[in-house]
Amino acid sequence: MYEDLKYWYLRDHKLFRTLSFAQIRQLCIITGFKKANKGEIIYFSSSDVPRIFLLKKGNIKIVAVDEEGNETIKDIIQKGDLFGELTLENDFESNEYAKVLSDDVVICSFLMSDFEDLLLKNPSLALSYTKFVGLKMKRIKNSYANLVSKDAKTRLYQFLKDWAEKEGKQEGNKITLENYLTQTDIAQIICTSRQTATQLLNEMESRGMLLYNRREIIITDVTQL
Amino acid sequence: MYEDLKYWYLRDHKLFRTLSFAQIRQLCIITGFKKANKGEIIYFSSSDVPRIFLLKKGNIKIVAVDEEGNETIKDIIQKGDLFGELTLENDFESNEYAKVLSDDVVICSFLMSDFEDLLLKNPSLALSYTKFVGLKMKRIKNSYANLVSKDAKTRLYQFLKDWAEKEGKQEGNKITLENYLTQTDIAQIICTSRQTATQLLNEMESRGMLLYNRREIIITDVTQL
DNA sequence: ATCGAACTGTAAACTAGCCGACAATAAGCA
DNA sequence: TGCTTATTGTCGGCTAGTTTACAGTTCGAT
Repeated sequence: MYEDLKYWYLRDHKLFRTLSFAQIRQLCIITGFKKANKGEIIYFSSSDVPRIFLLKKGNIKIVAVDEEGNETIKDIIQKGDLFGELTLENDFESNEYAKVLSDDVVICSFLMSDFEDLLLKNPSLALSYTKFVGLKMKRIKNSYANLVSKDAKTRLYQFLKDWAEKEGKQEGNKITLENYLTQTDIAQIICTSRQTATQLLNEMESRGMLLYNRREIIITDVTQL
Repeated sequence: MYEDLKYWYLRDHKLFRTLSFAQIRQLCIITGFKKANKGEIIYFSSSDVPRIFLLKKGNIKIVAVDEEGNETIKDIIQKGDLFGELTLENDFESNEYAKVLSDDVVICSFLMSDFEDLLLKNPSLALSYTKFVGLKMKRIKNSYANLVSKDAKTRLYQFLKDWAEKEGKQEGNKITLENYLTQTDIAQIICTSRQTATQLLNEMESRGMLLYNRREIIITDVTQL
């Protein structure tokens, strides 16, 4: 089951490897670069021309706002990830924005239409991209299944395990994570209330499974998750 | 299987509309054809060569079984839908099978590798396919958001509305649905217990919003959902 | 027609986790 | 440095929904 996880995280870097230097350059001419700092909010507004974004540096979260003004975290985007309208369909009514989590980020973007042209000219890239989107779907499906059948504690454990696997610095069974999320963020990701998340984290800390603070999370023994 | 039959099967699928007559004829990628009856279970086993399936007639549900033997409904597949490894990645250890819901179904299939070749030769098809998968992803995301923020009643209403929209025969505000699902199925789809689903359905019936029986569901006034 | 299996109906006990409220820290910043 | 704001900690009360348990109903099959 968890074998799947491993290759999800190989995500998009692979995507452009099939391209030649020249091709990438061609794509890059189209791109816009943008720098932003912690806390900043970036709208990839629907009024604009549809774009696809690539996060070069840092971490951001994608937040959706529903009719009642409730905010939900849709995704955490990391260095090297693509985001935006990956389905290549214009989504008019999505109320999403990105919020910068790390100290500074660098984002570049290209026009969806240009990307489509590129895919049409590079069948093998098109295929890789198709698989990439498929992978993304599988990931969503999985967290869905997780949410449906497991309780909050299990979801938190799973989330920490995934996170550790993705970004943790491992020394033996001890794993250190740079913590750019608040407990509220974590709660939203695992779909529970902030209070419950806090409670669970403290419970873990008092059991010696964890060391939590605003800068880092140290998981003393991954195998316990 | 006869060539012209294959041709027709592909031709009337949305996905292949971008292709010309001649192109479709060349493909001939359909390699399997299968009929099945109600209640039958179809394994699209991982031990076999990976395939993509196309449901030509009827309804089936995709069921996943986890380690503890719990069954969850992953998807309801309807006439014209593709299913199987749409991500174009082999998923070895997924414990999924399909169960036939309607009286009889017709399924045809093609090899994933053949389909990949086809995509490589037809970038525009690859693009459509990506959008197609993207659409599927968007639907999943939607039901996900629905599950997270809404209570069981709202989820049931939403489910009925979606179902009505997809398959209902409408007369004014009255909508008739052919009911090939049990209450247990419905409960699983909206992620609640069977009892809760039963209760909610009965409540709706007693309020005159609904007429439920094993063969059909009549929604007396859609606007109330 | 009868039997058994699958489906539907109902109710009581129980519980995970939400919500509101408020206190205690920590972090940013003037 | 002190002030303000964001984040974390904690506690009951509350409720939607689960679980267990059993009874009634429908349907297909022999």
